Formats: sequence, structure tokens, C-alpha cells
Amino acid sequence: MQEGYENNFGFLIHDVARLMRTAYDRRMKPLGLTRSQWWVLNHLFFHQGISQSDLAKILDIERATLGRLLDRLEAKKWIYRQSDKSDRRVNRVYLSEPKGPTMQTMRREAKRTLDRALSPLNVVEQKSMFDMLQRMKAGLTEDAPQVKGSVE
Amino acid sequence: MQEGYENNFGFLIHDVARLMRTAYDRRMKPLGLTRSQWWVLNHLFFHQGISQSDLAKILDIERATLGRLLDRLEAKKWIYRQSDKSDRRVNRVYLSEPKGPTMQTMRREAKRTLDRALSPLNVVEQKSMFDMLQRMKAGLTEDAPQVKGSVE
DNA sequence: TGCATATTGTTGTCTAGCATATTAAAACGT
DNA sequence: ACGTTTTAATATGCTAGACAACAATATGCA
Repeated sequence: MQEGYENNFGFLIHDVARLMRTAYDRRMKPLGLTRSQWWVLNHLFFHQGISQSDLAKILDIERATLGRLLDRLEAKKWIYRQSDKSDRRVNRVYLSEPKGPTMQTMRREAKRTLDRALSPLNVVEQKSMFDMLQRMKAGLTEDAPQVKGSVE
Repeated sequence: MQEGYENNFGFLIHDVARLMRTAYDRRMKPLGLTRSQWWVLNHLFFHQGISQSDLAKILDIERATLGRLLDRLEAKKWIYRQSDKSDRRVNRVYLSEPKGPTMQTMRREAKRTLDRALSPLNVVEQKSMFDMLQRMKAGLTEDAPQVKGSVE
């Protein structure tokens, strides 16, 4: 086939990410959550009252994407929004209740899922892979076109 | 924050895959294609007349997902379907024209994008990462519930 | 003060995933 | 030969992404 691993790399990593997502989602399903929703809740647990924009930055997704994620979480009463008094543009986001126990369960399940996904690698490999992924992400982020028309 | 790299690994790989996808998509845009569409065309180039089910297996996506991808590609006249004579259930898929030159362009662009994404890694690291990803994928694939209710 | 500019969040549109159900057609077993 | 089971493709609904355009609001500067 001639096209060595180069051509497949992009899809291989895509596949692994996708398979991990579905594995998480299956685990989270009994809680009525997807992996992305869980991830949002997890951050809110540590950053109660954060603004949507700031949260989007931390999660590294678009504000629009986050907005709709929050819509779903709000509909399910996991969170609520409250507009800032001194700046009426901003929405501050809070967990509806101190969902401590549920958060614990979620983190436990998440860890289990991750452990299984990583089980083919030994600890050294895991660390090395994590490091490489971080470098890749940094590289990909830096040359993303932040400003309109910066590319070409 | 206490939650070592374990908790982030799943999202880190997810982010890298996502960033690579958008990088590809931006590159492919002038051709009017997404990365997934390109990947389908690329396989068709080597497997003219394959059935949708077989193609879905190769690409490792659901038949439904592939079906809609093909709908879009068919609408844009990149491909056409032709139902098999001896088994009228199956659709055989073909590239509309021998799009050789365009395929070349696509592969070149894809390679460039990939090279940039991989640029933070040296060759040994790239190989090692590829190997690790393959092992992870194998692990994730094998314990996916093939049969209904196999989990629990 | 008042206008230009930047920021926040939302909405709309598109792609691509999964899951599930349905329909049509084959294949198989008795 | 006829019913049962399997397989191929499609349809539908939901989630999650991106991107672009927009309204409301702040901010900054002349």
C-alpha cells in the first residue's frame, strides 16, 4: 500500500480518541451524562461561578459549543446560570447542588475507564505519551489562526 | 490540583485529535472537502466498487455514519452508487471520475498537515507513539460490546 | 460626552459521530 | 417450499464540534 504510517496517524489518533469517548459515555450513561458533560461539571466543581467565556477557554472549546452543553445541563438541572451584576453580559455558572457524592462516583468511573484504555501501556510509556501529546497540542494550538486571515 | 495526568489523558488525546481534524479541514476547504470525506475518497481510490458495509468496516465507523457521508459526497458528484446485480441489497460505490490529480493534491496537503502536527516529535517518538496508539486501539476495540448486553 | 471598538453569549447552519428501528433482500433449516 | 434468521442499507434522533453572524453591553479614546 506504500503509504506508511504517516497517512494513518491522523486517523489512528482520531480512532483512539473516539473509542475512548464511547467507552466513557457508556460508563457515564447510568448517571445520565456524556463524557463532555461530565467534564464540564468536573471543572465547575472546582470553579463555581466562573463565566462561560472563561470556562470555554479552560476547556478549549468554542463558546457556542459550551453554551449548548450548558443548555443541556441546565435543562437537566445539574447547573444554573446567573448573570453578573456589574457586567450584564456575563453569565456565571454554578452547580445546582453540592453534588459531592455524585462527583466522586463520576471521577471513580472515569478513572476506571481510563485505566482500561491505558492498560496496554506501562507507566513509562504512559508518561511519555502524555508528554508527546502535550507537545503536539501546544504546536497545534500555536499555529491555529487566532486572527482572521492570519493564514495565507 | 491533585488530579495527576490520569484525569486529563482522555481529554488531551481528544483535544489533539480534534485540533488535527480542524487543521486538516482548513487545508481541505479549498477543495470543498472535509477530512472524513477525503479519507473516504482516498479509500475508494484503492477499492473501487466496494460495498458500503465493507467500506464501513475498513474505516471502522458505523454504516449509518458512512451512509450519510456518502450522501454528501454523492450530492457533490464525487462518487456514485450502483446496486449490485446479484445481491440487490448491496450498493457498490465508485469515484465519479478518475480524479487522480485531485487525489494527488489531497494526499500532498494531508501529508503537509500531518507533518506539521507531528513536528514536535522526532522520528523515534513518532514511531513509538504510533505503536502505542495501535496497542490502545486494539485494547479498546476488543472489549467493545459487540453483542447486545455483553456488558454487565 | 459620544462614537468606535471589543467582549459576551446566543442562534443558525453544517459535519460527523453513535444508537436504534425499519425495510428489503438473502441465506438457511427443516 | 416455507418460515426464521441474518445482512445491507436507510431513516431518525441525539450529542458535540466548528464557524459565522448578531444583539446587547462595556470600554476606551478623541
